[in-house]
Amino acid sequence: MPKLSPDVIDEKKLVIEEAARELFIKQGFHATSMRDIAKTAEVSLGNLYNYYETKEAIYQSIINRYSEGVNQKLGEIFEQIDEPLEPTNLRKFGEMVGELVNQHSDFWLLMYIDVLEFQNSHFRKMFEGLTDRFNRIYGDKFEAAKQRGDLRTGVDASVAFTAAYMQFFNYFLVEKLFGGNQHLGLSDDQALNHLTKIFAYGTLSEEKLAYFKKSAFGN
Amino acid sequence: MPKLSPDVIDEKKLVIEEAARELFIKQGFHATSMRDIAKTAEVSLGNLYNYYETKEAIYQSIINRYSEGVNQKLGEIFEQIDEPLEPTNLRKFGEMVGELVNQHSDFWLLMYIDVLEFQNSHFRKMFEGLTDRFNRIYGDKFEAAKQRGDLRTGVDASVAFTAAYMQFFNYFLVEKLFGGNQHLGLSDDQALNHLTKIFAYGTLSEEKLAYFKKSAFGN
DNA sequence: TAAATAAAAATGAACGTCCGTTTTTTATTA
DNA sequence: TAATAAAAAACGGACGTTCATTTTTATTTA
Repeated sequence: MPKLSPDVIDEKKLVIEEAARELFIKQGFHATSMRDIAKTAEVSLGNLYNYYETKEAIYQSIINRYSEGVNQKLGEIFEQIDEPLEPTNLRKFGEMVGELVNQHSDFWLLMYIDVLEFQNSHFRKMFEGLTDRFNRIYGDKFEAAKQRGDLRTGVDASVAFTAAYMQFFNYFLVEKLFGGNQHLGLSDDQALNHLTKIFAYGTLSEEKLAYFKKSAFGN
Repeated sequence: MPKLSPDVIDEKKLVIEEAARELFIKQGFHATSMRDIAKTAEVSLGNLYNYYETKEAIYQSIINRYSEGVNQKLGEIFEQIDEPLEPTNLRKFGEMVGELVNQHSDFWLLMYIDVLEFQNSHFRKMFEGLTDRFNRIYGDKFEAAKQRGDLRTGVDASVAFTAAYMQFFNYFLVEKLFGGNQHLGLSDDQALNHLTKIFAYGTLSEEKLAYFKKSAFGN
């Protein structure tokens, strides 16, 4: 039969990769066999090799596809946060990071596979220059806040925001994947409030805090 | 020959487990074969089964042994921190957490193996009730600080301290295992200063902060 | 103190299974 | 019908585990 159209090929690859992803996440990379993948994807074993050169190529393709999706979601989150230093926005940011973690916990498991099996070579860029990335997005806002004297002396807004991002991210990851079971002794809602408060207090000048207090944040 | 003394048996197990640990960390659990372990430990393949029932039992034994060591180190850290809310102590705490992470990064890799292969069943208890644990150690100090009005209204000391611990821990983990490469855009020293500052500002009342400012913390 | 003993430890070949990949065969359809 | 996809079979090797055998050594005996 003649060549399949690129669209059809992509669809078939998607089916294979969804099966493989499910299995990788459930039982790890090495514990998942090409036969498992073939059976789950309802494709013959040999046919897998018409679409991928090796098993690792399947893994690679999955995280490429997934990375795009997650990066897009992250972009959408950033779009919705116009004033990143406002406590209410910081809290909303934390909430959205939580959703990102929970909805795509698979993805972060794939990252741990990467750490263990491939020295994190596929995910490395995700953490490199994280602060720079935030600076590229919010740099103007950060600078304006600094000029207005909204910030604590000696506290850099981009560092603080990155730290907050990492804290939120890690909080939900521990809850979701590590069996944290309310490891802060609080519900997710309360934990978000608490963490937001700490970062707001920790970042903003007294004057700015007084201003925000009128519009009652957190608790 | 008669039974070996428990001490001798323990020594031999230690050799086996050190070999296995090295391999598990380097190439993962599934990618490490019993033959690999036997060769590295300079023991015959069959003999491994005189000491362990299965391959997983080796893994289990490794993390049991390791957990004890790490928990002890953590205990030593806590012992050295008498006033956990003092900025200088918080910073010292972060430093020691960093050393713990860097010196035992193997251990945390084993944790990721656990997450992937065993649903974190062996490490789960490490995150459960983390805040409770800190409360058990520093509860009195936290309560006293609260009574003295050292804390921000609405900020719980044990939650804040747990959050700081998680932040420090995660910071060094990302740097060590995930190729963070100064992901906060700062040296470790500067990052510690910055994070300490945020948590101090975020936790302590204005009065207490003013008091500490005289003894110049951070930066 | 030295030889004999017997029980435990150590060995490595063998087992059956499953692995990733390749090759061969069959089915499909422009 | 001819090119291509899909399926099936086959390959060599590696896997965790078992087991019959050999080696070792703490204890007993002379």
